[in-house]
Amino acid sequence: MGISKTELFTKKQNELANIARALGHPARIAILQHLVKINACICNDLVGELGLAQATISQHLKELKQLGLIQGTIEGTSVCYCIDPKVWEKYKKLFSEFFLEVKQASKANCSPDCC
Amino acid sequence: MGISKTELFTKKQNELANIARALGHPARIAILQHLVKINACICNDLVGELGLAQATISQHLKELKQLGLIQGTIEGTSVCYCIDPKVWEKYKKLFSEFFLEVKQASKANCSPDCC
DNA sequence: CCTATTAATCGTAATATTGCATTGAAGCGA
DNA sequence: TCGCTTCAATGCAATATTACGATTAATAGG
Repeated sequence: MGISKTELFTKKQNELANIARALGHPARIAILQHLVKINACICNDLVGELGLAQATISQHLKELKQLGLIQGTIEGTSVCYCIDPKVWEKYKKLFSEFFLEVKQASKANCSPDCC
Repeated sequence: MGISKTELFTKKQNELANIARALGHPARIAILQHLVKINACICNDLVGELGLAQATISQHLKELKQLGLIQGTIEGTSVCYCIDPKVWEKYKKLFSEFFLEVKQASKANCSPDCC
């Protein structure tokens, strides 16, 4: 029904999914990459850079801000957006852990010619 | 308009976003974790495990399969799903690279008290 | 052949997301 | 003060996602 049954899953699973969902849009990936490159940036920069409308980019920025990944500090008429390194590091670790869970676990309980 | 303007972004940005979007649902995180734990699994296991309907889980599995993250081989009346370690490793690397882009870049071109 | 089991698919409803035009608010310069 | 710039907030339309019941297809076992 378009609504995720978050109550079925652990807090960590939901957290991971939330981060992944936030990264799950090329515009937000591009915004983060641009922020990293410049290490400081105002919204209007991005409008020229990405080719999306200002309102759209503002919305993407809002989502990233809600996640805590970026901070926005008011700077006169403009807003300076930066990546929050602490949160970035935390999420990086979360994903690393998730991806590391795999290793090369043994063949396990399925048939020999499976996979 | 509910449709992403993928043509504005690089192939790599879209690829990253696609992977992230696929991981952007707690059920799919849970499915992957369960697959890792068991290292092989059939859909019906997951129905009991997750508390979602069979149709819903089948749909989530389909998305993960489209991404290449998991393989499904027919096994009599059931299907055996496994993680594809090669693809998993590839995506792990992609994300690591993305997260590593940050480092501790210098303060850059914004005001001294920004961020 | 009949039936049970298993998973994929279809159809549908509810809700979320994306993108934008427009409006609103706040600071800056003339 | 009057615009002008910059970004946020709102509201809309188009589309995507999530979830599930019902159906279908395939296979195993009798």
